Amino acid sequence: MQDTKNTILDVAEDFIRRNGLNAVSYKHISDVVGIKKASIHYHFPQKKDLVNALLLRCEQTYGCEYQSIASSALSAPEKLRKIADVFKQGTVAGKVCLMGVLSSDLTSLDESSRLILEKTAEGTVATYAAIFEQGRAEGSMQFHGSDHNAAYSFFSMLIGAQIMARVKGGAEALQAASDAVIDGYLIN
Amino acid sequence: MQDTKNTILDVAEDFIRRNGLNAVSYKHISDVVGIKKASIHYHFPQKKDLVNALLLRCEQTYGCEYQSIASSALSAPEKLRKIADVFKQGTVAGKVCLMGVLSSDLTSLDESSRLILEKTAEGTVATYAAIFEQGRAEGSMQFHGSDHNAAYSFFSMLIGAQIMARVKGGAEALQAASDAVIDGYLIN
DNA sequence: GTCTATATAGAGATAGAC
DNA sequence: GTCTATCTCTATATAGAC
Repeated sequence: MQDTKNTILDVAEDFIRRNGLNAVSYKHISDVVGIKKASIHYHFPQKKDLVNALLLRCEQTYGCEYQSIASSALSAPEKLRKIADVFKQGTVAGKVCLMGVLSSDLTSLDESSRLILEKTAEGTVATYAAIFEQGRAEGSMQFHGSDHNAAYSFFSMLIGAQIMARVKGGAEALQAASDAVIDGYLIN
Repeated sequence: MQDTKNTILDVAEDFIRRNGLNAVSYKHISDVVGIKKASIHYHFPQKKDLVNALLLRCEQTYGCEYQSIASSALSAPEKLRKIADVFKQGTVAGKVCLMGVLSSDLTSLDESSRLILEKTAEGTVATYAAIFEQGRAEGSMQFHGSDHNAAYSFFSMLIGAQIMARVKGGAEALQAASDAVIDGYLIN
């Protein structure tokens, strides 16, 4: 992929994760990239094309990162802490995860974007669920209900905490909240 | 307060909780209310005035509802389930709680709105924390860390679940996730 | 691939008549 | 308190020159 195209995606992701989809325009992006907004339209004719590219790239990037964590030799609680740390880094930078922001602006999304978002969310919960399954199997964690429900609530907590942390508490609050949750899973 | 002013707030709250602040305009609201957008400006000169009125009204409404739950004779887990049910009702209606949507659009808010939002979030967490404290005191609940951190993570989970539920899982997923979390607190 | 220029639509907001 | 009319700005998007 071209360098400009990647730069556009970088800048767009940063803006959108900070401000939300509807607060970001092609003008904002092009000003930072250093080109004219018409040039953005050359790479991404419509805004939904940009959003879809962002979602797919994010699925790649974070999907890989989560997979890498999930397939490591760590214990399940350690894996959860690594995931929480990814969210914490976002919060430190004043950003919300792309899935979180775009889900908040769900009704503004094109149907195609919604489908990608749904698939990505599904995959993320599945990856988390595998970690909860591991925790139960290796005897390091206990929790009520299914792996899936535990994963869903953990994921929800991180997204909600990322959103609320900017209002009150900051990254420390997110860290404290996720630590409290993970500690609650521990058996020893 | 006048009837029109309240109707404007009702419609605005509905729109904003469904679509996010930046996706809602005075035109959208006035069309549903049945007046012209200039008339909205009479009641709320600037958008921030509308947002602040919404936040204060919501703090009243839900603040009272939470206080009512908190000061009831129920056990702590039962109180948490009642709170989760309030969020579930929002999800059933396709809405996110006002604090959640506005926090997502945080950087678009006026400084005055941010302050109200911060105060409201603080109060909400404090109300929840008192329930966790009760749970520990009455011996119905166990959890790691402080009341505050447990409350913060519970609140975050509900907001995140409300956002994610629209993408995947719906109200049943929110219900299942919050049940799993609350069940994890139970001692018996 | 990037530019200038433009079309079109919608936003927030104000002035002044009724 | 609501209206019409208007201002100004910005949004998405396209056409066509370079």
